[in-house]
Formats: sequence, C-alpha cells, structure tokens
Amino acid sequence: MPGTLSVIPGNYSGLPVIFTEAMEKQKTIKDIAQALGISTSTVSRALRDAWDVKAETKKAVKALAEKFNYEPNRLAISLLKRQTHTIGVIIPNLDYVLATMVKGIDEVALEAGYTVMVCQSDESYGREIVNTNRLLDSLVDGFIFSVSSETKVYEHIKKIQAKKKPLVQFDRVVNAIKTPIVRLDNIEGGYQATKHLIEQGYKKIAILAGPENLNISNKRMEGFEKALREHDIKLNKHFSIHCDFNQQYAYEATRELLNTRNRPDAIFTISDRMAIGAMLAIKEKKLNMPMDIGLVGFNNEPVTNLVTPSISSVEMFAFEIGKAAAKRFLEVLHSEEDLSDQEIVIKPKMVVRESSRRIPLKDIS
Amino acid sequence: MPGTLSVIPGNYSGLPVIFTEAMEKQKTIKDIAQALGISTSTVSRALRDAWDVKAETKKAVKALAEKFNYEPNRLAISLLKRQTHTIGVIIPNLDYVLATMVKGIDEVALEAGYTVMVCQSDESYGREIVNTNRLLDSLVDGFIFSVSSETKVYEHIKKIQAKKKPLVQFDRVVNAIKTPIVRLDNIEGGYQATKHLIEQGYKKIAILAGPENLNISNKRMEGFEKALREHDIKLNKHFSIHCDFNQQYAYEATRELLNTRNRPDAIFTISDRMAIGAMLAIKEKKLNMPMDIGLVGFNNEPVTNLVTPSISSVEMFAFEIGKAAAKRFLEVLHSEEDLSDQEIVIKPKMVVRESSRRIPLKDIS
DNA sequence: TTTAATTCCGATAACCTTGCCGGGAACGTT
DNA sequence: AACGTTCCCGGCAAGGTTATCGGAATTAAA
Repeated sequence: MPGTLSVIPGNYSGLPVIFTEAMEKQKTIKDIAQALGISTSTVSRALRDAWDVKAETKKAVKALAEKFNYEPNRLAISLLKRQTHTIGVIIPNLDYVLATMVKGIDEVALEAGYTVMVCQSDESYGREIVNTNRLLDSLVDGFIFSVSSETKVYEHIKKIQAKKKPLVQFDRVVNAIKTPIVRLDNIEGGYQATKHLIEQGYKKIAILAGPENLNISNKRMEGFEKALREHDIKLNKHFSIHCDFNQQYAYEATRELLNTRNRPDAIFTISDRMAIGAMLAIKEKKLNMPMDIGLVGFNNEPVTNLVTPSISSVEMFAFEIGKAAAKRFLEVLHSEEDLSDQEIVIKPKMVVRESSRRIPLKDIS
Repeated sequence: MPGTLSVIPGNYSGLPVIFTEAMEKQKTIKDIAQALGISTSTVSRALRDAWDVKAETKKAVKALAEKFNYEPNRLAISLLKRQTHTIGVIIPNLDYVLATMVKGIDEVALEAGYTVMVCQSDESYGREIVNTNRLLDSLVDGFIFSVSSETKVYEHIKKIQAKKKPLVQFDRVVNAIKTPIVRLDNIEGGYQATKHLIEQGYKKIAILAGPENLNISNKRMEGFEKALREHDIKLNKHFSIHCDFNQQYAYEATRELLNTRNRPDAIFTISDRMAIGAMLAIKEKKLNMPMDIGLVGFNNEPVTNLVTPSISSVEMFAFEIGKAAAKRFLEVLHSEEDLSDQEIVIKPKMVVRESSRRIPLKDIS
C-alpha cells in the first residue's frame, strides 16, 4: 500500500519503513495477469506481440505493464533459455593496450545487446583460474580470452571448451588450444622494427623480450631474427635478453647490457614500457639517442610521443583488435560453423620517431 | 553414452558428433537424486552439510557429485535468492586513473566472492543510461558509480535507488544524489598544488579546469582559490579557464593563455593529461620550465615522471579509492544501517618535480 | 504400554518466464 | 447436419535450486 506505514521482514533497524510507490516490489507478469483476470501465458504472449492474442487484450496488457513499470526478470529467462547475454573477458591486466582493446570489445558487445564481465588476472596464473571458474559458473555465454604471462598450463581453458562454451583468444594467445584467434602479426611487427633499425645504419641490435613462454614475445623475436638474417647480420645470443614484462626489469637489463665490452648500438624492446626502462638506463649512461644508440618500442602508446627524445614504436591497433575479437566471438556464438582453425591477423605499422632516426627525412628521398 | 556415435539436434554440420564424457550435459541435483534413489531435497541438504541428513547419505551424495562433476546452477540460485553476487561498475572511461581504481575494486570484490561488471560510458550521457539500464535488468546486486563528465541529469541514477539497489559513488560524485561516497579530498588537492606554486614564488597562477558541471574540477578549483586568498593574491578571472577534459583542448587553451599580454607565470591543471597538453604549448613558446613558467598536474600518472622536465603532480591514491569504494559497497550491502550520508575522504599528496621547482631543495633547509 | 523426543527424509511451493498442447467458441464449407 | 478452420486463451511443464512443513521410523522416557 503506497504511503502506508509498515514493517518489512528482514528490517532489523527498528525503524518503520514507509512504502512508497517507487519502493514496491518489482511487478511480474503474474501480477498483471491477476489484475486483468487472465492467465500469465496470455500476458507473456501479449507482451511479445504474438499473433494469437486479441488486439484489445494486448492493449490492456501493455497499458498495465507500463503502469506497473513492469520489466521482465532476465534471470528467469536466462534460466529457461540457458543463455545470459553476457560475455566473460579474461585479461592479464588493464594497462593502456588491454584497456584499449577492452574498449573495442565493449563497443561491439554493447551494440549487439551483450554485457561484458571483465576480470583481470594481474598476470597471475592462480587468479586467472579463479576468474575463469567464477565466470564459468556465473554462466556467461562464452569467453574472450587473453592469457597471463605466467600461464603455462591450460586446463582451465580446456574446461571452458569441455563445457562447450564459445571461446575466442585475442592478443596474447596460446596455440596449444584450438580456438578462433584475433591477434597482431607479431612476426611482422618485430620484422618491421628491426628492419627499420638496420636501414638506419645500426649494426649491433639487441632485443629485450618478455618471459620465454609468452607467445607474442617469441613471435616478435622471430621477426627480429628474420630481419637480421635477411640482412646478413649474425645473431649475437648475448643480445637476446628475456626479462620480465615491465619497466624496472627492462631498466636493469639495459644497464647491464650497456656495461658489457661489446655493447649494442640499438635496442628493440617488445613493449613501450620496457622501452621507457631502457631509455632511462641509456640516459643515465649519458649516451646520445639516436646517434650513439637507437631505440624502438612496441604498442605505440601515447607516452612514446611525449618523452624526449620521442620513441619510435610499432602501432598495433589495439582498439581494432578488440572490436574484431568481439565480432568474431558473436560469429562463433551464432553460427554453426567451426571457426576454431581461423585466425584474424592485424598488420602492425612502424612509427618512426626521434629515438631511432639517424638519417634525416630529407636525405632519404 | 560416452564414445557412442550420434547426431545432436541443431548440428547442421553434416558430420556425426562423438559424445565424450566431457561433452555431456551439466548434471543437476535431480540427476544425483535419481541415481541414488532419493529426493532432490535430500541431495540439496547433503551438499550443504545440513544437520538433518545421515552421514552415510551425505557421503554417497558427495561422492556421486564429485563423479558427476556436479556444479550448482548459479542462475537458479540467484533467481531464488534474488541476488547475483555481481557488482555493476559504471565509469566514464578506462584511462590510467579509472583503470587503477577498477583494479582496486576488482581486488576487494574477488576476495569477497563477487564478480564485477564494468561498463564504460565513454563520457557519454546516453551510453551511461544504456549501461545503467542494462546492468539494472541484468540484476546486479548493486552499483559502484562514477558519473561521466557529460551527465547533468540524474534520473537513471535515481532509478537505481528506486529499485532499492545498493549504490556507492566514487571519484566523480554528484552531491545531488544522496549515497555513500568514496572520494579524494579535491579541495585539499587543489590547495596543496596552488600553495606549492605560491611558495615557489609564482605570482600569476592560472588554472585549467574541466567542464563546469564536473564536481571534482570545481572542488579542485575551490582549493585553488582558497590558497590564493590565504596568500592575499587577487583572483584574476581570466586565469580560470574551463575546457574539455583532454590533452588537445588543454594545449589550445594554454596557447591562447600564453599569447595574452599579461600571461600567467604558472599553470595548475586538474589532470595530468591536461598538464601534458599545457606542456606542449609551453615548449612550443620556447618558455623555460620552471623558470619562466611553472606547471603542476593532477593524478600523479607515471608519465609525469618520464617527460622532460618532469611534471609536478598531486597523488590521488586511485587504487586505495577503488578498494575503499568496494569495501564500502559491501558494507552497504550487508548492513542494515543507512550509510548514505557518510563520505570516505582520501587525502591527496603533493609530489614536487622539475616543472615547478624553482628553489633547489638544498636552499630550503 | 503409552507418550515424548529424536533422526532422517520426501513432498510441495516458490523464484519468473516461456513453449507446447489442447480446447472452446465462432465461423465457413460441404 | 457434420466437418474443417480460424481465433483466442488457459493449463501445464520446464529450467535448477532451496525452505518449510509434515511424517515415518526409531529410540528414550514415563
């Protein structure tokens, strides 16, 4: 009763609660049916404009639904239909690149009427498992996945497949699991960066890569090696360094690298954050960039354009990758076809800045 | 039947499908009950270790549940209990600060057994409404909210309250809605930044603020004015500039500002991204920082420490704010108390860097 | 021997919605 | 008059789980 003083069960505050219109319990089709003296089935059909219900009845039902502020209970429908219109997104963190990708996913999902549950594993294998299980029994309709750098065992991902949930991998993918994939052409990215350095006259090029089980890192390294081979530069194994995927480690690794007798004259890092770390070490050594040493990062984050000197980097179109991943997910969800052997591969683009431009632009033409 | 060749309905691929153990449909308590010749009620109680079921029966039930790989259907439970263990998080974007806050929210939520649905409105009022409604009928248990800069009408937020869903505002809050709040002490932040500039000898200080309806912007401005008043510096209204919350606009505004006859000798921007924009304009004018002009940003994003000169900024402890918001949300959810007039206010901390340090450190002591 | 307490379990309703089936009424066709 | 159609609606089951109630069987107390 609107405006009536009353005490609701579960209210232990001791205070009486005033029921107002807005506070009343959510109405259901049952309420509408009761008020109109018809059955719930008819109400349900009327609301969905079924052909077999009189126009007059429809009007009455819809009017009352409006008045009651009726909204269907999605949980009940989800339970019945066995789908929740929810996509689980598992990502290792929320740095610039991933956040941009999530933005892309979000955009497409929203458009298609899906809601996204984002869980970040914080690069931790354990949390990735917890998150996966949590989403799995929250009954998401499927997953868009990017593995953490710590993950080496994939049982939790196989579990998704065992439950026949659609699954798309993006960005940091693992090939041991057969799924549709949306990713950058990382070999090409590494190749472009390295080739650029060679063309600028650098001869002793080092690479700062990530953990050894990280696919994207290995692929970029592959491109790096390919470029060296093509230009007949011998691979120096001391110049291939694996370190953790962050600024601090890159800084330390670079410091060490610059202290060796035969130090490199250029460094390619597989992320911009690592490039920043390298830059700090280079500045500390008072080396001139790009003359004494060249530097190329990866991701083309805005920060690369703000530091001095600005850092060359490889644009990876994160937003596009996110959108493509979501689109591919929806395709998997709605089509009967098996897309699990298909990859969507985005081409990267080298962006040259001060940190690696020895030859002025005018001298090239 | 495991291993049996069969055709499942809805399989239009033309190929027969091999049923394996892993692919079988999810078992329910009904299946367990049937297999054991007991009722579902007993299975349900046994699984939850109720006192009124024989130890022997419990053991049998649990063993079979294990073997069947049983997992309760959360949807059914949610429908029954009217709670989903899901928190809706509405944010205007996923930049560094918000992403860090989301990380904090995520951390606490995960710990407490809640899953987070993050929706970014992209600073758009319309999308904020869509997202709110979407989450509202996805039946999240409540909301942790940060309004977009475009939002001036709050009906969609009131709708949350009308449905009696717990609601906590954080960071970008609006006072027109009475809810528990977790936020930075923005007045104090603006005050600290401005006071610091004054102490460094700057006399003509301008502020680059955000849109006029943005609470955090206005509060930081209030602190700015308070510091000026305290030091008997007259407010120059040409030095208080509202512009959009991004780098480009800040750049343009600063350019204009520096071209006036009586240009300021210091600029306080209410975000680091705006500080970057200002810095670019300053560099373009070939003015020396900090000698000709001082600059202080807000948020203390990592980039402030990477550019040259490094930019002073106000640390806002985003991760802590996120954690506090989630904790407060859980309190609201679980306690009967009305916390809607309570604010949790985090103190900011001024971080001095090159862009505003005219007086060397040694000269102070 | 009757009464009371204890131990264990099943039936039923409830949460909310949809889909299938069937059935009554009105109409038209042979 | 008998049959087939069309139109409109209600009943029931299903989706998976839990809470409440009551009842049967066993043991303990009077």
